[in-house]
Amino acid sequence: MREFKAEIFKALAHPTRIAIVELLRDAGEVSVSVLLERLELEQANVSQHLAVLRSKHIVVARKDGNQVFYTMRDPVLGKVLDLMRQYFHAHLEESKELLKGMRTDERRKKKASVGDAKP
Amino acid sequence: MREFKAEIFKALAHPTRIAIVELLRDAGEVSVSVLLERLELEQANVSQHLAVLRSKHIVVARKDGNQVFYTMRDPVLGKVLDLMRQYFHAHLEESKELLKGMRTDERRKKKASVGDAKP
DNA sequence: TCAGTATATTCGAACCTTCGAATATACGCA
DNA sequence: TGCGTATATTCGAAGGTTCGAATATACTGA
Repeated sequence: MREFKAEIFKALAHPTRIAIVELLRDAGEVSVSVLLERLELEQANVSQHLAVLRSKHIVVARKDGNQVFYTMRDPVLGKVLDLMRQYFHAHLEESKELLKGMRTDERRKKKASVGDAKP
Repeated sequence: MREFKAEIFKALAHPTRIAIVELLRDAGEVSVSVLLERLELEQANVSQHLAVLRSKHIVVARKDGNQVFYTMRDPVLGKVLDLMRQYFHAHLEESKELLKGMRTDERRKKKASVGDAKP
């Protein structure tokens, strides 16, 4: 069961895929061309990310003529992202630090020693 | 912001780390030695996973004498796992397939073509 | 101080993910 | 049928993750 959950998390563990899921959550059904427009990324790349989401049944594809439309399969995952937003806000300052640390460092090792604990 | 969410998901995207988080959610504060007992994994390995969770501030370490005790920092992530359980049950059959596919195949490529869509 | 226990870190091999480039497939229309 | 558009797939390089083995650190009690 944990393996299953881990698979879902893995599928969500990429900014582009989160963006896709959020778009679908908010807009309902969206065609790939619209996704491409919003995301401003390479077509192949978006298609690859969609393939990941599809392979975990997180999204569903519907073909209509020339185009393919995607929807979330289960809104509960939208709720998961809502909780994450909540989490993000609750720890806003620190989250910024975390992100800054990830960006400025860029190639340095990120740390958080046990010394962080207050004894 | 998506990058931040992605980081959290990435941190949760491993069965062992999910197990740790669930243990902490259910038991409150737990020492590393107890974690080791429950998880039945190499000490180094568990320590590495704890380091990942720490680096994203998902768990907090408290040192007491010889031992280190861990807690979840924010129960909202426990809720996220609850939603996942819900999701898992809602799609039980298919989840089993997914897992079976992951195991028997083991090294084969996993698929889910657009043909899955019902036109 | 030394030995022992609890936990963390470092290292390197094996494996996985991500990306863009190139290519393939599928459909609609002339 | 052949062309153009929409989307998917394959490939290979670059980088990231995971694991156990070895080692380091920190604390306790004799």
